[in-house]
Amino acid sequence: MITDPEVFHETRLPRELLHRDSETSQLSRILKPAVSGHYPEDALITGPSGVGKTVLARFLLDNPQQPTAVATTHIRALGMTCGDLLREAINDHPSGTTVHRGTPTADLPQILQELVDDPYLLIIDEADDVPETDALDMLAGVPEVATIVIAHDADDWFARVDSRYRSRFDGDHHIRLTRYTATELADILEPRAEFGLESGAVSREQLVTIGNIVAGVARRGIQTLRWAAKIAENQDHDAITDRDITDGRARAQTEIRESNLRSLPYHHHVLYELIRAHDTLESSKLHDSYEAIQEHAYAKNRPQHPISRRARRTKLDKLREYDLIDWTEHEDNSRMYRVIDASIASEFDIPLTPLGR
DNA sequence: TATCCACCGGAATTTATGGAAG
DNA sequence: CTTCCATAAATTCCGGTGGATA
Repeated sequence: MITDPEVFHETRLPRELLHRDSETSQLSRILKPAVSGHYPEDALITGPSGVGKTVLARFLLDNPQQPTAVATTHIRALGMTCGDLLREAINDHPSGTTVHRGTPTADLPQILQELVDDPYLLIIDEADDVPETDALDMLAGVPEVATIVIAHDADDWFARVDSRYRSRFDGDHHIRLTRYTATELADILEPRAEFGLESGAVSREQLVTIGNIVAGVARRGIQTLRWAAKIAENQDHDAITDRDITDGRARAQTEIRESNLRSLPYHHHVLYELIRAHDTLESSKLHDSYEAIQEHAYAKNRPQHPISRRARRTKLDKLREYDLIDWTEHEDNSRMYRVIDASIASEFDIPLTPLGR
C-alpha cells in the first residue's frame, strides 16, 4: 500500500506549492532586495496552524531544489525570550562566532552587528508568544538583518508589537494564508498519493472527502491519508476504504494528543491522570484529591515536589491548550474538568489512591 | 444586607537550574 | 570550586466575582 513513507514526512517540501501562487510571488517580491544584496525587508505570515506558513517560508528560503544565496536561519521561537532569539541568530550565522547562555543580553546587538556584512534573514516561526517589540528594538541597529515572522493570529500579533514597527509588517508585507478548499487540498494530496502509495489505492473522490473532514488543514490531511493507508494495509484491503479514512483521521488525532502528553513534564501528568480517573471532576475535588495523593505521587526519589494551587491552574491551562482536557465554567466560578480522550493514558505510573484505601 | 469563603488569573517576587569564565 | 548571568518555574499577594450564610 505505502510505497514511499518519505512522502508523508512533516518536513518534506513539495516540488511545487499548489494554490499558493499569489502568496509565493508576494513573498518573492519582499525578498527581492535581500537576494540582490540590498538591505532586506521584513515580512509577516499569518494563518491557522497546518496550512503551510512554514512551508511557504522554507520553500523560498530553505529549499534544496532552488537554493538562494541569502543567509537564513530558521528559529522555532515558541516560548523563547528575545535573548534566546538573538543568541540563536548569532550562533547560526555562517561566520562561526558563538555566544553562550550567560552573555549579557544587552551585548548581543553589538556582537550581531559586527558579524553580519551581507543580508541575513531570521525566520521566526511560532512567534505567537515572543516579545517581538524587544527583539525588534535590539535589531534596530542592524539593517542587514530582517525577520520573517510566522504567527497564527494577525490581530494578536499586531496588538503586541509596538506601533512604530507595525508598518514594516503590514500591507504588502503581510501574507495571510487561509485554509484550503476541499478540492484544493485534494490537489495537494494527489501527488503524494501518486508517489507514496500504490496506484489506485485511493480515489480522487476520497481525497476530496479527506479535504472536507480536515477542514482544509493540509497537515492534518496528509497525516490522515498516511494513517488511512496504514490501516488499509493492516486490514489487507486492496484500496483505501471510506471507513479507513474515518479511522485514519481519528488515529491521526490521537497521535497528536499522545505526543502532546508525552512532551509535558510530570506535574501535568499527575493532574491529567486525576481527571482521567473520573468522567467529570470539579475543581475543589480535583485540588482535594491532588492534596490527598501528593505524598505518594511525589515519592522521595522523584526530583519534583507537589505544587501549589496557583501553579496547578497554569498546568491545567496547558493541558487544555494541548487538547487533552477541557472544562465547563460553573456559575460559582468553579469548573468541571474532563479529559478529551480517556483512552490516552500517561506513561508515568502515578499512584492515584492514598495508601490504605 | 453584610460577611465569609472558594475560585480564577494578573503581577511581583523568590527559588532553582545550568553553562561558562575566572 | 566559586561567581556571574539569564531564565524558567513556582510561590506569594491581591483584586474581582459570585454563592452561601448569618
